Amino acid sequence: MSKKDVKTVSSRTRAEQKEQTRRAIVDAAFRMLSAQQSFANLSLREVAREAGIAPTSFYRHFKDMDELGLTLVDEAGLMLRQLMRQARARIAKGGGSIVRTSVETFMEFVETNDNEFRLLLRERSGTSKAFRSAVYRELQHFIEELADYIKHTTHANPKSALWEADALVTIVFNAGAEALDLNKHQREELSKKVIQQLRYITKGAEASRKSLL
Amino acid sequence: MSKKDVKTVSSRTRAEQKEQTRRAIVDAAFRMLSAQQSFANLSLREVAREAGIAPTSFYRHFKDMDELGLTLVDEAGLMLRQLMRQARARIAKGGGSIVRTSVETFMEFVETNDNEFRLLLRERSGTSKAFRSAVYRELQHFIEELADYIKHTTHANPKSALWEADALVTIVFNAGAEALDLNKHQREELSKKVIQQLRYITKGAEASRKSLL
DNA sequence: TGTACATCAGTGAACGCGCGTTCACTGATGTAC
DNA sequence: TGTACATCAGTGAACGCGCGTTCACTGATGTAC
Repeated sequence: MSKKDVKTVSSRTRAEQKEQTRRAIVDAAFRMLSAQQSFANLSLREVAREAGIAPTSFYRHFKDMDELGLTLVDEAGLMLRQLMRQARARIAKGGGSIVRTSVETFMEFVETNDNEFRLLLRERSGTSKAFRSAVYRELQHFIEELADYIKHTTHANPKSALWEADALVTIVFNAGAEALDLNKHQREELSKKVIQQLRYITKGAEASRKSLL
Repeated sequence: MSKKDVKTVSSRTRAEQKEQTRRAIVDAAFRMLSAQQSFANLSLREVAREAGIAPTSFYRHFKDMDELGLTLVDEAGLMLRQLMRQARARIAKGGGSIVRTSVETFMEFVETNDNEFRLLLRERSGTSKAFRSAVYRELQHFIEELADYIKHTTHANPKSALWEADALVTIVFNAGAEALDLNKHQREELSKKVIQQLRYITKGAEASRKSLL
Protein backbone atom coordinates (compact mmCIF):
# COMPACT_ATOMS: atom_id res chain seq x y z
CA MET A 1 0.00 0.00 0.00
CA SER A 2 1.33 3.44 -0.90
CA LYS A 3 1.26 6.35 1.53
CA LYS A 4 -1.64 7.83 -0.39
CA ASP A 5 -3.73 4.68 -0.05
CA VAL A 6 -3.20 4.57 3.69
CA LYS A 7 -4.23 8.19 3.97
CA THR A 8 -7.36 7.60 1.96
CA VAL A 9 -8.42 4.54 3.87
CA SER A 10 -7.85 6.09 7.30
CA SER A 11 -9.60 9.37 6.57
CA ARG A 12 -12.52 7.46 5.20
CA THR A 13 -12.73 5.56 8.45
CA ARG A 14 -12.96 8.65 10.63
CA ALA A 15 -15.40 10.30 8.20
CA GLU A 16 -17.46 7.14 8.14
CA GLN A 17 -17.71 7.06 11.89
CA LYS A 18 -18.87 10.65 11.86
CA GLU A 19 -21.40 9.90 9.14
CA GLN A 20 -22.67 6.96 11.17
CA THR A 21 -23.40 9.20 14.16
CA ARG A 22 -25.05 11.75 11.89
CA ARG A 23 -27.32 9.05 10.53
CA ALA A 24 -28.10 7.91 14.08
CA ILE A 25 -29.28 11.44 14.85
CA VAL A 26 -31.42 11.71 11.70
CA ASP A 27 -32.92 8.25 12.22
CA ALA A 28 -33.60 8.97 15.89
CA ALA A 29 -35.44 12.17 14.96
CA PHE A 30 -37.61 10.37 12.40
CA ARG A 31 -38.36 7.64 14.92
CA MET A 32 -39.61 10.19 17.44
CA LEU A 33 -42.09 11.80 15.08
CA SER A 34 -45.63 10.52 15.50
CA ALA A 35 -49.26 11.56 15.66
CA GLN A 36 -48.55 12.83 19.18
CA GLN A 37 -45.17 14.46 18.60
CA SER A 38 -44.23 16.94 15.91
CA PHE A 39 -40.74 18.07 14.99
CA ALA A 40 -41.55 21.50 16.40
CA ASN A 41 -41.98 20.17 19.93
CA LEU A 42 -39.04 17.81 19.76
CA SER A 43 -36.08 18.90 21.89
CA LEU A 44 -32.40 18.63 21.09
CA ARG A 45 -31.90 16.60 24.26
CA GLU A 46 -34.67 14.15 23.36
CA VAL A 47 -33.09 13.49 19.97
CA ALA A 48 -29.63 13.05 21.49
CA ARG A 49 -31.03 10.63 24.07
CA GLU A 50 -32.76 8.56 21.39
CA ALA A 51 -29.62 8.60 19.23
CA GLY A 52 -27.51 7.44 22.18
CA ILE A 53 -25.15 10.40 22.29
CA ALA A 54 -24.46 13.25 24.70
CA PRO A 55 -26.52 16.40 24.03
CA THR A 56 -23.32 18.32 23.34
CA SER A 57 -22.30 15.90 20.58
CA PHE A 58 -25.29 17.05 18.55
CA TYR A 59 -23.39 20.25 17.70
CA ARG A 60 -20.63 18.30 15.92
CA HIS A 61 -23.22 17.51 13.21
CA PHE A 62 -25.84 20.26 13.13
CA LYS A 63 -25.76 23.96 13.98
CA ASP A 64 -29.14 23.68 15.71
CA MET A 65 -32.47 21.84 15.51
CA ASP A 66 -33.54 23.89 12.49
CA GLU A 67 -30.65 22.53 10.45
CA LEU A 68 -31.60 18.99 11.42
CA GLY A 69 -35.23 19.72 10.53
CA LEU A 70 -34.35 20.91 7.03
CA THR A 71 -32.33 17.73 6.55
CA LEU A 72 -35.38 15.68 7.53
CA VAL A 73 -37.59 17.60 5.10
CA ASP A 74 -35.08 16.97 2.30
CA GLU A 75 -34.97 13.26 3.07
CA ALA A 76 -38.75 12.96 3.27
CA GLY A 77 -39.02 14.85 -0.04
CA LEU A 78 -36.57 12.43 -1.60
CA MET A 79 -38.80 9.56 -0.54
CA LEU A 80 -41.76 11.30 -2.20
CA ARG A 81 -39.85 11.53 -5.46
CA GLN A 82 -38.88 7.87 -5.26
CA LEU A 83 -42.55 7.14 -4.74
CA MET A 84 -43.43 8.95 -7.91
CA ARG A 85 -40.88 6.89 -9.86
CA GLN A 86 -42.40 3.77 -8.38
CA ALA A 87 -45.88 4.86 -9.45
CA ARG A 88 -44.65 5.54 -12.98
CA ALA A 89 -43.10 2.10 -13.13
CA ARG A 90 -46.38 0.52 -12.11
CA ILE A 91 -48.29 2.52 -14.70
CA ALA A 92 -45.74 1.61 -17.40
CA LYS A 93 -46.36 -2.03 -16.57
CA GLY A 94 -49.90 -1.27 -17.60
CA GLY A 95 -51.96 -2.61 -14.72
CA GLY A 96 -55.09 -0.56 -14.02
CA SER A 97 -55.90 3.09 -14.60
CA ILE A 98 -53.35 5.87 -14.15
CA VAL A 99 -55.46 7.75 -11.62
CA ARG A 100 -56.26 4.71 -9.52
CA THR A 101 -52.67 3.47 -9.53
CA SER A 102 -51.30 6.87 -8.51
CA VAL A 103 -53.75 7.24 -5.66
CA GLU A 104 -53.10 3.73 -4.39
CA THR A 105 -49.33 4.24 -4.53
CA PHE A 106 -49.60 7.49 -2.63
CA MET A 107 -51.88 6.05 0.01
CA GLU A 108 -49.42 3.20 0.45
CA PHE A 109 -46.65 5.75 1.03
CA VAL A 110 -48.71 7.56 3.67
CA GLU A 111 -49.40 4.28 5.43
CA THR A 112 -45.79 3.04 5.31
CA ASN A 113 -43.98 6.30 5.93
CA ASP A 114 -46.54 8.07 8.04
CA ASN A 115 -44.03 9.96 10.15
CA GLU A 116 -42.20 11.28 7.10
CA PHE A 117 -45.51 12.35 5.60
CA ARG A 118 -46.58 14.02 8.85
CA LEU A 119 -43.36 16.02 8.83
CA LEU A 120 -44.05 17.45 5.36
CA LEU A 121 -47.70 18.02 6.21
CA ARG A 122 -47.01 19.94 9.41
CA GLU A 123 -44.00 21.94 8.33
CA ARG A 124 -45.92 23.07 5.26
CA SER A 125 -47.83 25.37 7.63
CA GLY A 126 -45.24 25.67 10.39
CA THR A 127 -43.68 28.74 11.98
CA SER A 128 -40.44 28.65 9.99
CA LYS A 129 -40.43 30.24 6.55
CA ALA A 130 -37.39 28.13 5.61
CA PHE A 131 -39.32 24.94 6.43
CA ARG A 132 -42.43 26.04 4.58
CA SER A 133 -40.36 26.92 1.51
CA ALA A 134 -38.54 23.58 1.65
CA VAL A 135 -41.81 21.63 1.68
CA TYR A 136 -43.28 23.89 -1.01
CA ARG A 137 -40.26 23.16 -3.21
CA GLU A 138 -40.73 19.41 -2.82
CA LEU A 139 -44.41 19.64 -3.75
CA GLN A 140 -43.65 21.94 -6.67
CA HIS A 141 -41.19 19.40 -8.00
CA PHE A 142 -43.90 16.78 -7.76
CA ILE A 143 -46.42 19.03 -9.53
CA GLU A 144 -44.05 19.90 -12.37
CA GLU A 145 -43.29 16.28 -13.15
CA LEU A 146 -46.99 15.53 -13.23
CA ALA A 147 -47.60 18.57 -15.47
CA ASP A 148 -45.01 17.24 -17.94
CA TYR A 149 -46.83 13.95 -18.00
CA ILE A 150 -50.15 15.71 -18.69
CA LYS A 151 -48.61 17.80 -21.46
CA HIS A 152 -47.24 14.70 -23.20
CA THR A 153 -50.46 12.75 -22.99
CA THR A 154 -53.01 15.48 -23.74
CA HIS A 155 -51.09 18.30 -25.50
CA ALA A 156 -52.53 20.78 -23.02
CA ASN A 157 -50.88 24.21 -22.92
CA PRO A 158 -48.24 24.65 -20.18
CA LYS A 159 -50.33 26.79 -17.84
CA SER A 160 -53.39 24.59 -18.08
CA ALA A 161 -51.28 21.46 -17.46
CA LEU A 162 -49.59 23.06 -14.46
CA TRP A 163 -52.86 24.18 -12.90
CA GLU A 164 -54.43 20.81 -13.48
CA ALA A 165 -51.43 19.02 -11.92
CA ASP A 166 -51.50 21.48 -9.01
CA ALA A 167 -55.17 20.72 -8.33
CA LEU A 168 -54.60 16.97 -8.54
CA VAL A 169 -51.65 17.05 -6.13
CA THR A 170 -53.54 19.30 -3.72
CA ILE A 171 -56.44 16.85 -3.57
CA VAL A 172 -54.23 13.80 -3.13
CA PHE A 173 -51.95 15.40 -0.54
CA ASN A 174 -54.91 16.54 1.54
CA ALA A 175 -56.48 13.11 1.31
CA GLY A 176 -53.22 11.72 2.68
CA ALA A 177 -53.58 14.01 5.67
CA GLU A 178 -57.16 12.87 6.16
CA ALA A 179 -56.14 9.20 5.91
CA LEU A 180 -53.82 9.49 8.92
CA ASP A 181 -56.76 9.47 11.33
CA LEU A 182 -58.79 6.76 9.55
CA ASN A 183 -58.96 2.98 9.83
CA LYS A 184 -58.52 0.62 6.90
CA HIS A 185 -62.17 0.53 5.87
CA GLN A 186 -62.51 4.31 6.05
CA ARG A 187 -59.36 4.68 3.95
CA GLU A 188 -60.91 2.63 1.19
CA GLU A 189 -63.95 4.93 1.20
CA LEU A 190 -61.57 7.90 1.11
CA SER A 191 -59.76 6.45 -1.91
CA LYS A 192 -63.06 6.18 -3.79
CA LYS A 193 -63.83 9.80 -3.04
CA VAL A 194 -60.39 10.97 -4.13
CA ILE A 195 -60.45 8.97 -7.36
CA GLN A 196 -63.78 10.51 -8.27
CA GLN A 197 -62.55 14.02 -7.40
CA LEU A 198 -59.46 13.58 -9.56
CA ARG A 199 -61.71 12.48 -12.42
CA TYR A 200 -63.75 15.67 -12.02
CA ILE A 201 -60.54 17.65 -12.42
CA THR A 202 -59.16 15.78 -15.43
CA LYS A 203 -62.56 15.79 -17.13
CA GLY A 204 -63.10 19.46 -16.40
CA ALA A 205 -59.63 20.39 -17.63
CA GLU A 206 -60.19 18.39 -20.79
CA ALA A 207 -63.55 20.07 -21.38
CA SER A 208 -61.96 23.49 -20.91
CA ARG A 209 -59.37 22.68 -23.55
CA LYS A 210 -62.00 21.54 -26.02
CA SER A 211 -64.10 24.66 -25.56
CA LEU A 212 -61.03 26.75 -26.44
CA LEU A 213 -60.58 25.09 -29.83
CA MET B 1 -86.53 46.96 43.09
CA SER B 2 -87.52 43.62 44.53
CA LYS B 3 -85.06 41.36 46.29
CA LYS B 4 -84.98 39.13 43.23
CA ASP B 5 -84.03 42.01 40.96
CA VAL B 6 -81.16 43.00 43.17
CA LYS B 7 -79.94 39.43 43.21
CA THR B 8 -80.09 39.19 39.45
CA VAL B 9 -78.31 42.46 38.85
CA SER B 10 -75.54 41.78 41.32
CA SER B 11 -74.82 38.25 40.15
CA ARG B 12 -74.72 39.47 36.59
CA THR B 13 -72.12 42.00 37.60
CA ARG B 14 -69.78 39.42 39.10
CA ALA B 15 -70.36 37.03 36.19
CA GLU B 16 -69.75 39.87 33.77
CA GLN B 17 -66.43 40.69 35.37
CA LYS B 18 -65.42 37.07 35.07
CA GLU B 19 -66.52 36.95 31.46
CA GLN B 20 -64.51 40.07 30.76
CA THR B 21 -61.32 38.43 32.02
CA ARG B 22 -62.11 35.31 30.04
CA ARG B 23 -62.42 37.41 26.91
CA ALA B 24 -59.15 39.15 27.72
CA ILE B 25 -57.46 35.73 27.79
CA VAL B 26 -59.03 34.60 24.51
CA ASP B 27 -58.22 37.89 22.78
CA ALA B 28 -54.67 37.86 24.11
CA ALA B 29 -54.16 34.35 22.74
CA PHE B 30 -55.44 35.35 19.29
CA ARG B 31 -53.22 38.43 19.32
CA MET B 32 -50.14 36.30 19.99
CA LEU B 33 -50.71 33.97 17.04
CA SER B 34 -48.71 34.91 13.97
CA ALA B 35 -46.61 33.51 11.17
CA GLN B 36 -43.82 33.08 13.72
CA GLN B 37 -45.86 31.76 16.65
CA SER B 38 -48.31 28.89 16.65
CA PHE B 39 -50.73 28.02 19.41
CA ALA B 40 -48.71 24.87 20.08
CA ASN B 41 -45.65 26.83 21.15
CA LEU B 42 -47.56 29.44 23.10
CA SER B 43 -47.13 29.15 26.87
CA LEU B 44 -49.72 29.69 29.57
CA ARG B 45 -47.50 32.36 31.12
CA GLU B 46 -47.15 34.22 27.82
CA VAL B 47 -50.92 34.35 27.40
CA ALA B 48 -51.43 35.49 31.00
CA ARG B 49 -48.81 38.21 30.57
CA GLU B 50 -50.47 39.47 27.37
CA ALA B 51 -53.90 39.36 29.04
CA GLY B 52 -52.60 41.35 32.00
CA ILE B 53 -53.37 38.76 34.68
CA ALA B 54 -51.32 36.55 37.01
CA PRO B 55 -50.46 33.12 35.55
CA THR B 56 -52.45 31.49 38.34
CA SER B 57 -55.61 33.38 37.39
CA PHE B 58 -55.69 31.51 34.10
CA TYR B 59 -56.98 28.44 35.97
CA ARG B 60 -60.14 30.28 37.07
CA HIS B 61 -61.22 30.20 33.40
CA PHE B 62 -59.63 27.21 31.68
CA LYS B 63 -58.51 23.79 32.90
CA ASP B 64 -55.36 24.04 30.78
CA MET B 65 -54.06 25.40 27.48
CA ASP B 66 -55.84 22.68 25.52
CA GLU B 67 -59.21 23.91 26.73
CA LEU B 68 -58.32 27.45 25.67
CA GLY B 69 -57.15 26.14 22.30
CA LEU B 70 -60.44 24.38 21.60
CA THR B 71 -62.24 27.61 22.46
CA LEU B 72 -60.10 29.45 19.92
CA VAL B 73 -60.83 26.84 17.25
CA ASP B 74 -64.55 27.18 17.91
CA GLU B 75 -64.40 30.95 17.64
CA ALA B 76 -62.35 30.85 14.45
CA GLY B 77 -64.79 28.33 13.00
CA LEU B 78 -67.65 30.64 13.85
CA MET B 79 -65.96 33.40 11.88
CA LEU B 80 -65.66 31.05 8.91
CA ARG B 81 -69.38 30.37 9.02
CA GLN B 82 -70.13 34.09 9.22
CA LEU B 83 -67.91 34.50 6.18
CA MET B 84 -69.96 31.99 4.28
CA ARG B 85 -73.14 33.88 5.09
CA GLN B 86 -71.48 37.06 3.89
CA ALA B 87 -70.50 35.38 0.61
CA ARG B 88 -74.06 34.14 0.10
CA ALA B 89 -75.37 37.67 0.66
CA ARG B 90 -72.99 39.03 -1.96
CA ILE B 91 -74.01 36.35 -4.44
CA ALA B 92 -77.72 36.99 -3.76
CA LYS B 93 -77.10 40.64 -4.60
CA GLY B 94 -76.08 39.27 -7.97
CA GLY B 95 -72.73 40.91 -8.61
CA GLY B 96 -70.33 38.68 -10.53
CA SER B 97 -70.01 34.90 -10.74
CA ILE B 98 -70.58 32.58 -7.80
CA VAL B 99 -67.15 31.00 -8.02
CA ARG B 100 -65.30 34.28 -8.30
CA THR B 101 -67.27 35.91 -5.49
CA SER B 102 -66.71 32.97 -3.16
CA VAL B 103 -62.99 32.90 -3.80
CA GLU B 104 -62.64 36.64 -3.34
CA THR B 105 -64.61 36.54 -0.09
CA PHE B 106 -62.50 33.73 1.24
CA MET B 107 -59.24 35.41 0.28
CA GLU B 108 -60.45 38.54 2.02
CA PHE B 109 -61.05 36.51 5.18
CA VAL B 110 -57.55 35.04 5.04
CA GLU B 111 -56.08 38.51 4.65
CA THR B 112 -58.14 40.12 7.41
CA ASN B 113 -58.16 37.27 9.93
CA ASP B 114 -54.87 35.68 9.10
CA ASN B 115 -54.13 34.54 12.64
CA GLU B 116 -57.51 32.86 13.00
CA PHE B 117 -56.97 31.14 9.67
CA ARG B 118 -53.47 30.05 10.65
CA LEU B 119 -54.90 28.48 13.80
CA LEU B 120 -57.33 26.31 11.82
CA LEU B 121 -54.69 25.49 9.22
CA ARG B 122 -52.10 24.35 11.74
CA GLU B 123 -54.30 22.53 14.19
CA ARG B 124 -55.83 20.58 11.31
CA SER B 125 -52.55 18.61 11.27
CA GLY B 126 -51.48 19.19 14.88
CA THR B 127 -50.58 16.71 17.59
CA SER B 128 -53.92 16.77 19.38
CA LYS B 129 -56.67 14.53 18.05
CA ALA B 130 -59.28 16.74 19.75
CA PHE B 131 -57.98 19.77 17.87
CA ARG B 132 -57.83 17.98 14.54
CA SER B 133 -61.40 16.76 15.01
CA ALA B 134 -62.61 20.23 15.95
CA VAL B 135 -61.14 21.75 12.78
CA TYR B 136 -62.41 18.85 10.69
CA ARG B 137 -65.91 19.45 12.06
CA GLU B 138 -65.77 23.13 11.10
CA LEU B 139 -64.67 22.30 7.56
CA GLN B 140 -67.28 19.57 7.27
CA HIS B 141 -69.96 22.06 8.23
CA PHE B 142 -68.67 24.35 5.50
CA ILE B 143 -68.65 21.51 2.94
CA GLU B 144 -72.19 20.38 3.76
CA GLU B 145 -73.65 23.82 3.31
CA LEU B 146 -71.91 24.11 -0.04
CA ALA B 147 -73.18 20.63 -1.02
CA ASP B 148 -76.74 21.75 -0.26
CA TYR B 149 -76.25 24.73 -2.50
CA ILE B 150 -74.96 22.48 -5.31
CA LYS B 151 -77.87 20.07 -4.92
CA HIS B 152 -80.39 22.90 -5.20
CA THR B 153 -78.80 24.47 -8.24
CA THR B 154 -77.84 21.35 -10.22
CA HIS B 155 -79.97 18.48 -8.87
CA ALA B 156 -76.84 16.38 -8.40
CA ASN B 157 -77.21 13.26 -6.27
CA PRO B 158 -76.17 13.68 -2.60
CA LYS B 159 -72.86 11.83 -2.84
CA SER B 160 -71.76 13.57 -6.00
CA ALA B 161 -72.67 16.98 -4.52
CA LEU B 162 -70.79 16.22 -1.32
CA TRP B 163 -67.66 15.07 -3.14
CA GLU B 164 -67.76 18.06 -5.44
CA ALA B 165 -68.14 20.44 -2.50
CA ASP B 166 -65.34 18.63 -0.66
CA ALA B 167 -62.98 19.09 -3.61
CA LEU B 168 -63.90 22.75 -3.98
CA VAL B 169 -63.33 23.51 -0.29
CA THR B 170 -60.04 21.58 -0.28
CA ILE B 171 -58.73 23.64 -3.18
CA VAL B 172 -59.82 26.97 -1.68
CA PHE B 173 -58.59 26.20 1.83
CA ASN B 174 -55.18 25.16 0.53
CA ALA B 175 -54.96 28.26 -1.60
CA GLY B 176 -55.63 30.27 1.56
CA ALA B 177 -52.62 28.60 3.14
CA GLU B 178 -50.52 29.41 0.10
CA ALA B 179 -51.67 33.02 0.12
CA LEU B 180 -50.25 33.63 3.59
CA ASP B 181 -46.70 33.81 2.24
CA LEU B 182 -47.49 35.83 -0.88
CA ASN B 183 -47.61 39.55 -1.67
CA LYS B 184 -50.60 41.31 -3.15
CA HIS B 185 -49.64 40.78 -6.78
CA GLN B 186 -48.89 37.10 -6.24
CA ARG B 187 -52.23 36.67 -4.49
CA GLU B 188 -54.04 37.94 -7.55
CA GLU B 189 -52.23 35.37 -9.67
CA LEU B 190 -53.16 32.72 -7.10
CA SER B 191 -56.83 33.75 -7.29
CA LYS B 192 -56.80 33.24 -11.05
CA LYS B 193 -55.34 29.78 -10.66
CA VAL B 194 -57.88 28.82 -7.99
CA ILE B 195 -60.84 30.10 -9.99
CA GLN B 196 -59.74 28.03 -12.97
CA GLN B 197 -59.21 24.95 -10.81
CA LEU B 198 -62.67 25.30 -9.29
CA ARG B 199 -64.11 25.54 -12.80
CA TYR B 200 -62.36 22.28 -13.72
CA ILE B 201 -64.09 20.64 -10.78
CA THR B 202 -67.57 22.02 -11.43
CA LYS B 203 -67.31 21.27 -15.14
CA GLY B 204 -65.99 17.79 -14.51
CA ALA B 205 -68.69 17.03 -11.96
CA GLU B 206 -71.34 18.28 -14.36
CA ALA B 207 -69.93 16.15 -17.18
CA SER B 208 -69.94 13.08 -14.89
CA ARG B 209 -73.61 13.64 -14.10
CA LYS B 210 -74.52 13.95 -17.78
CA SER B 211 -72.69 10.77 -18.72
CA LEU B 212 -74.76 8.93 -16.12
CA LEU B 213 -78.07 9.95 -17.68
C1' DT C 1 8.24 1.06 9.80
C1' DG C 2 8.38 4.06 14.09
C1' DT C 3 7.89 8.37 16.34
C1' DA C 4 6.14 12.92 17.47
C1' DC C 5 2.56 15.89 16.74
C1' DA C 6 -2.21 17.52 14.99
C1' DT C 7 -6.93 16.87 14.45
C1' DC C 8 -11.41 16.49 16.02
C1' DA C 9 -15.72 13.51 17.45
C1' DG C 10 -17.53 12.80 21.65
C1' DT C 11 -17.99 14.08 26.69
C1' DG C 12 -19.68 15.61 31.69
C1' DA C 13 -20.27 19.42 34.56
C1' DA C 14 -22.30 23.56 34.98
C1' DC C 15 -25.09 27.75 33.91
C1' DG C 16 -29.24 30.49 33.85
C1' DC C 17 -34.02 30.46 32.13
C1' DG C 18 -38.97 30.03 31.52
C1' DC C 19 -42.12 26.79 32.27
C1' DG C 20 -46.72 24.56 34.60
C1' DT C 21 -48.65 23.94 38.81
C1' DT C 22 -49.60 24.11 44.16
C1' DC C 23 -50.86 26.69 47.89
C1' DA C 24 -52.68 29.70 51.31
C1' DC C 25 -54.23 34.36 51.05
C1' DT C 26 -57.10 38.78 50.14
C1' DG C 27 -60.81 41.53 49.47
C1' DA C 28 -64.63 42.76 46.60
C1' DT C 29 -69.18 41.02 45.50
C1' DG C 30 -73.30 38.48 46.67
C1' DT C 31 -76.80 36.40 49.97
C1' DA C 32 -79.81 35.68 54.04
C1' DC C 33 -82.56 37.55 57.26
C1' DT D 1 -82.18 49.10 55.18
C1' DG D 2 -78.26 47.11 57.97
C1' DT D 3 -75.52 43.35 59.57
C1' DA D 4 -73.11 38.98 59.54
C1' DC D 5 -71.53 35.52 56.75
C1' DA D 6 -70.39 32.99 52.20
C1' DT D 7 -68.51 32.96 47.77
C1' DC D 8 -64.95 33.12 44.62
C1' DA D 9 -61.92 35.81 41.02
C1' DG D 10 -57.50 37.17 41.35
C1' DT D 11 -52.81 36.89 43.64
C1' DG D 12 -47.52 36.25 44.91
C1' DA D 13 -44.29 33.09 46.56
C1' DA D 14 -42.42 28.91 45.86
C1' DC D 15 -41.42 24.29 43.81
C1' DG D 16 -39.04 21.13 40.78
C1' DC D 17 -38.10 20.25 35.87
C1' DG D 18 -36.16 19.96 31.28
C1' DC D 19 -34.29 22.90 28.29
C1' DG D 20 -30.22 24.98 25.01
C1' DT D 21 -25.72 26.20 25.27
C1' DT D 22 -20.68 27.01 27.05
C1' DC D 23 -16.53 25.12 28.29
C1' DA D 24 -12.33 22.67 29.00
C1' DC D 25 -11.28 17.92 28.50
C1' DT D 26 -10.06 13.09 26.55
C1' DG D 27 -8.42 9.82 23.63
C1' DA D 28 -8.76 7.59 19.27
C1' DT D 29 -7.60 8.51 14.50
C1' DG D 30 -4.79 10.73 11.03
C1' DT D 31 -0.42 12.99 9.22
C1' DA D 32 4.49 14.11 8.41
C1' DC D 33 8.84 12.61 7.93
